[in-house]
Amino acid sequence: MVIPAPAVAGSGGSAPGSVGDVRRSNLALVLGRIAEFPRGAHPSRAQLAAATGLTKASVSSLVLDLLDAGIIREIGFNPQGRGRPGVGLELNPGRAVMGMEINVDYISAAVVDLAGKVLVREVQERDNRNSVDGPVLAALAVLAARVRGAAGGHGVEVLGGGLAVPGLVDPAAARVLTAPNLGWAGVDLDLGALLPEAPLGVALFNEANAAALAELRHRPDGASDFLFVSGEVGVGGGLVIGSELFTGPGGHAGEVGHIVVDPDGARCSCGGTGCLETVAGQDAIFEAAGIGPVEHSRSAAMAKLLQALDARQPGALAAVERAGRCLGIALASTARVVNIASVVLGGHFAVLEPWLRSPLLESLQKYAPGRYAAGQVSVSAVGESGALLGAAGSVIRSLVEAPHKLLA
Amino acid sequence: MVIPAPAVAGSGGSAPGSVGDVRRSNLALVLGRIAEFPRGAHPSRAQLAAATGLTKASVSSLVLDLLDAGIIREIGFNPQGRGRPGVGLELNPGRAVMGMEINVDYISAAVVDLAGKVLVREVQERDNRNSVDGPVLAALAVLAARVRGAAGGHGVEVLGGGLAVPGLVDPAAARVLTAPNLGWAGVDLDLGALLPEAPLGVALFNEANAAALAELRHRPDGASDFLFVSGEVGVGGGLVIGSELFTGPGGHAGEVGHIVVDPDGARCSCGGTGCLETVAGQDAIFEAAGIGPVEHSRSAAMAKLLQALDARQPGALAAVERAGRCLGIALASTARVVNIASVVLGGHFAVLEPWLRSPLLESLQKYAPGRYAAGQVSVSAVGESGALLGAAGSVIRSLVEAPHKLLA
DNA sequence: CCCATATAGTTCAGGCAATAAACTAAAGCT
DNA sequence: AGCTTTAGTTTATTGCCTGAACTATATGGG
Repeated sequence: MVIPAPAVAGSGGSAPGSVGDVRRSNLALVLGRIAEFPRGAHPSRAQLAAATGLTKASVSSLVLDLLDAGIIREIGFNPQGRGRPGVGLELNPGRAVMGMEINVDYISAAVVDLAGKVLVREVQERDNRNSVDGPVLAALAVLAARVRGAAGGHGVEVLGGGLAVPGLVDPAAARVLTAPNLGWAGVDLDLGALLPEAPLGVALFNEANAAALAELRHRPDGASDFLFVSGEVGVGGGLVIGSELFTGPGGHAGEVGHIVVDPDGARCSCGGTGCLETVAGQDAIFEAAGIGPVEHSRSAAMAKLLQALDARQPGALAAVERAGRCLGIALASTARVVNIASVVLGGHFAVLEPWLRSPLLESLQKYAPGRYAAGQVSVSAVGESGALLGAAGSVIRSLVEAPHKLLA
Repeated sequence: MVIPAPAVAGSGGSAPGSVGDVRRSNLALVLGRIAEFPRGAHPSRAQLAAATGLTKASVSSLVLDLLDAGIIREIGFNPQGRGRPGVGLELNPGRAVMGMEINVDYISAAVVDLAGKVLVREVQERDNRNSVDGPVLAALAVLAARVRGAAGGHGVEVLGGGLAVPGLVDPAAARVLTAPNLGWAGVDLDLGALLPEAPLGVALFNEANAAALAELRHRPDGASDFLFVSGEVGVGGGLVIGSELFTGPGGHAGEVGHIVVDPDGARCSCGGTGCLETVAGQDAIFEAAGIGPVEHSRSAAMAKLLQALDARQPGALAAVERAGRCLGIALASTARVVNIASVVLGGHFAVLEPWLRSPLLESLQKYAPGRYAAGQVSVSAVGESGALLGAAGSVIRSLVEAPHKLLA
């Protein structure tokens, strides 16, 4: 017998099987064009028809469904010179999603409307090192409820949420496989409790991946292919290819922190040897620079490092320079494996960029000449809140790609 | 104004815009199920309906179109125990495609029917080092015409072809960007001349990528995610993810030969430093093993190396062991970047596998513990003709994925 | 002020493709 | 022979898109 399979997987809406799928696909197509319209400008039905190739009649009908579902709304007029002015359409700012983050030193939550505007945001310091998941999630649930309440005051409805965690995750199972810096391993999260009654639920993300998605949305150059390198205690990465997160067959691609940059190097927490993280991770740099644990506070240590760099202390300079060189080696190899030519530096790599940049570029030139143009090594445009914004943005995006889930 | 775009890109048939696209998609769905059926067994319309989730009526109609186009045919009966027996369906073996290859020491061509059976095959020795493309293509055109004639004698029609070349290619432009071992750079190929009158034309492939696709088709374990490492003069690679070739944004992903495995290593032909190829490429191994150029023949040099290994010559053993260790480093990094956990060794790595295996596994254990199970390092199932078969198979596959191109 | 022109958006008939259910076809079993 | 079971076809229905006609609403010239 044949292995039975559903006609049309709801998986990605990519394989139409019946006529109804055409509708789903076109709803997403139209909504996608509305969503990607530049801020401030609002497309009319006629413009959407031209942009999508659908007829005006089809677009009108599709738009009607989206209006009924409250996903978009009409806003103002759109004079085209002569003739009847079009009616502008935009994502409904009365609907929103929540981004949440658990990190080593804090938890945070923010409400972002469908247009991408941050309405409320709160960061709460909390030491989550070697923590147990239950209490952390409970604290986050309280924070989320408060932030949600504040958003409700704005008259905004929260449809769903995304949670970013610094570790390897299995999004489908809502499971954190390993988050060494939290001390978590194999932890199943009760995400539903974070945002009860939100129709779209809560999705789970790796922190670097979420930050990469935030970069995708906020890059001034509009790049659609790049590697986001997240420098935290560990070194993570998010690989964006064709405006999509590339996660690989197992779901954990882009782990540049564990590329081998020194075959004779130190043992890594991952069990490997000579990984980039052993040279360019925060703790590794602090140690090489001779900066001891500053009252367990990494931000204090980072301040001290910056001071040392400003004072041109040889040890600190050498540590950062070595990190830059090794980052270059890792990026050279990455360029070959996934053929990417653009890098965005995040986390402490963004902070240290003035000192990292030149050894990094030299290293790229030495190990992968011609692969990265100089302008293709840039600094994060979203900064610290990247993971938070990315988690929220990703939920918005999944809504834009599957609007039928919200139709009556 | 809005950037105009076609309603439904013909690009991948993945985004339906109108009802007609549903038909295209379902034609491909049904044909795909027929094509992936195990050899010898032929699905009936009813089985296809069950497998695809479409109704029997729809499948009947779709099958009729495919029969009319000559893409499939009915073959024999398919008793299901009780009840009316089904009519078996298979890809029409009266239609075929041609695989072609240009390599350093030879050119070759083969006709493969849609069912994947090699009908005619011819390899012609030819020294293509530092060659000019024109004469090589002319010789290949003659060879292709002869092979095609022989296939015609079998009563088989050739629909299209694929050409594999050892170098970086731009398939869309039919352009070889660089093929160092042929001495080609920036060469535009007149592929149409190779197979005049073939309705599907001729597609261009990188050799390692084509071989990877052949592996995908012929793997006994049916793996859908692996890295194929092609050991030739250079070290190439083909990355198969989700049963698709992953080419990256620029189209040249999987170049494992230029992963940095020794930051203090030798200069590479690519301009980089310490690339895998400088340690594990054929010439690099020969040189390290103390085997001089044997009358310019690499097969002779390889024979000599195998002799030396059998005789346990320390120099030869050390050279191969180092290649294995460094290959392990490269694969460890690849595992992190694209999260792949399975490797297929091709080219000289397949030949040297008995000596490579243990240093390779040790190296993987050292640099990426837990990433590759021991059984996940295997040897090519298709051997030397991989690129040839892969190029042909890839054309078959593109036909299976877009059968509407052959409908009346 | 009015009418020509231009553009936006809606209405309506037509066509295509899938579905569901009834129907015909062809086997095995008793 | 007749019942049961499975394969495949026929027919009526539904959903969605298309194209063309139609309505709505603006600008601008006489």
